[in-house]
Amino acid sequence: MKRRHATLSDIAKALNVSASTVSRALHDSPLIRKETKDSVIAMAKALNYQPNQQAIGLLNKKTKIIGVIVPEITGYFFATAINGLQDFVENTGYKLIIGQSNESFDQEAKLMETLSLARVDGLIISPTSETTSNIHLEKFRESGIPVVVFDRDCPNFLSDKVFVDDYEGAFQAVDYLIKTGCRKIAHLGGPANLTTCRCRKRGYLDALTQNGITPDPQLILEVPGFTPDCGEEIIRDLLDREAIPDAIFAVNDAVAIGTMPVILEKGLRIPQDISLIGFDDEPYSQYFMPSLTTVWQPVYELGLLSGRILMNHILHSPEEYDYRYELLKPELIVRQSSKPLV
Amino acid sequence: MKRRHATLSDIAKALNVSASTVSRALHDSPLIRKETKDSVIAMAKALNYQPNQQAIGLLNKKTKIIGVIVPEITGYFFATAINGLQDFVENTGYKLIIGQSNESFDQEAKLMETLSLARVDGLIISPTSETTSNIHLEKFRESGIPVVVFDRDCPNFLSDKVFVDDYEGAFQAVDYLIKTGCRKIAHLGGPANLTTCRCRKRGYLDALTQNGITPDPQLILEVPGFTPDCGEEIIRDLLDREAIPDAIFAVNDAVAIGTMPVILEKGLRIPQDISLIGFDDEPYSQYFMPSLTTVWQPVYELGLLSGRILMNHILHSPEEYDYRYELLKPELIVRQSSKPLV
DNA sequence: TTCTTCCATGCAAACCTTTGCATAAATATT
DNA sequence: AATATTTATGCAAAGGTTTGCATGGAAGAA
Repeated sequence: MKRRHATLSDIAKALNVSASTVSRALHDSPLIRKETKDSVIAMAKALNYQPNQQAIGLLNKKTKIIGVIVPEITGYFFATAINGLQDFVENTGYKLIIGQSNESFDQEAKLMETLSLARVDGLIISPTSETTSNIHLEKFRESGIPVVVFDRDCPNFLSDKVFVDDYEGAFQAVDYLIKTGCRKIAHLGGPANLTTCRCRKRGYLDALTQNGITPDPQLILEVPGFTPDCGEEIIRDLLDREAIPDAIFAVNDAVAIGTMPVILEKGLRIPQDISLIGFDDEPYSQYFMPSLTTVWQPVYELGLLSGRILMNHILHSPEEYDYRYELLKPELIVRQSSKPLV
Repeated sequence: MKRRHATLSDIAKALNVSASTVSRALHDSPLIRKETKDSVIAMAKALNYQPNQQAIGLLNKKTKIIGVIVPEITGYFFATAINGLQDFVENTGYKLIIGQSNESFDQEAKLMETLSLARVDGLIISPTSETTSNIHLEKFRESGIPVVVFDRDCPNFLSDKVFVDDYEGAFQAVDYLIKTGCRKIAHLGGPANLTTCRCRKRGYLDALTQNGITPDPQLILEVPGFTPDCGEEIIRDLLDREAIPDAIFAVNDAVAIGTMPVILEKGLRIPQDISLIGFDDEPYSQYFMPSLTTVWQPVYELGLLSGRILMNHILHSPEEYDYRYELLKPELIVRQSSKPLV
């Protein structure tokens, strides 16, 4: 039961006017007589007319599509950021095409190729942990397509950028641990190629030194990924040593949670023997026993703001554009996996 | 530094041939001489030619875009389904536009309007818990756009459908509880408007009766949503009664996990006093203490298969089409929140 | 040589919308 | 009454691609 979509000239023929008149009438042009407008609008409704976006796009070289590339979509973090983005975009008439790079540079490059072919009007991207080159991004910018980089930075690439202040979050967390009496604080850091992980590590180090504690290289570890498995594996190593830490600051909640069963299994208590702090405030983190102390990030806002900034750039792209740099503030959420302040 | 994208006629002019020749050459038409082809291909590469999808789409009335509507995107379930879908679509040249209805019928209808305007070539949808009418879906089908309904059914709507066998999963879970000695099994069911929830409840009831246990209406509750909060709230009610159950079968993992702190807080042990089973096998479920027994669903495959079926319908749409109905098999994952078999 | 056949290419229409310019009719001005 | 102005509409081009049909030339056949 396929039937053609109604077009402008369908309406035109039905009313014995020209397509241009119909077009103008539907755009409420002052050139058109009131009665003509009314009959056109009525007929458009009757025929269930929907303007053909492809034809319009062809004419003004716009697709009203925004491309989004994230490392993965199934995790809480990026899913929530996309959520914010969606909510922002919803009423703008723009649509989102989402791709996930699976932390692979090749996939990322391929996705950008696809999005370029689809002629997206703008791109919002959080690069993979493998991404060290900006050539693919530069290509985008050269063709005049606005890009917003969010959460993870692409150093040396010039564009709008929206991040969370990871340094600050990490600093607060570790500072809190020290204030509750911890001294041998281990850090389970993430892939060092990611700016987020480097910032968190810097926050960790600075919190230590500013409190007069010399960082112990033995206690600074790196997990290869962001899953509980990674935490589980690395904590076994750590706890097999002679001197065990009295606190752990993990790169994210998932890694922290992976360590919990192992710690408890060894007969150690959380937080009495080992305090534990994560990062992200994932929905389940408060339901663990003990509930997980963590650093909350304004992820939804991260997505929303990225969308707003991109849209602004798309709509009022002036020749001289000042790239924006936004740093959102995280917040320490104290729960039961860390000791209370004295 | 905006510069126009190269077009067919740019290549044509550069080589002193016509645009049609260029088009045919790039499509490797047998009508074109080998040398001509070679020079065209070389020039296309030199000018970084990318065919304009909008122009092509305008001509053959295709957008190569698939619309996806899910109730929410931040949860593990739908995010993973979308993941499977993405992976399938990736190499087909099709793109995905994803919208979330937030369990609101109005938002769902509005999204469908947007997708219809965007002229998507097909739609994959999991309806909201509010959706009781199919008018918006029928409109889609009438304009000849293939639709695949997945996970949650829209009864009386004729289309391809891909589901998980919720009945079977629930039956297995409850049957297992009975076999491990539980008799007073409570069910924390989800919104009864959803087919998935109704199927799980039926599985629960049938498992009871087939094992000679008369269902106790007192033990059959309904949560308003799918979050841990909902579980937390309802379990307080349940445990305040005189006769407490010896097992709980929750509509999903999130609800089950919400009950855990409350149960333990009351001094009850899991599974010795109360066995607990969820549904979904969310990534964190195995990291709780005790780890959660649950019903795993082939979610990734659900998305993948939905994509495959839709694509098949789009590409070889015959006049007489037999709608497909697929039922994927879930699997009980026994962990520590339920007693072992004797 | 002349006619046929085939090969390689070009022309133009179609897809649908928007918009500058032209035109026709109606009204206002002198 | 004749000209100037306004008002409402139509024409045609442009945007980039595909494709049926026409055309030009060259090679083959008679």
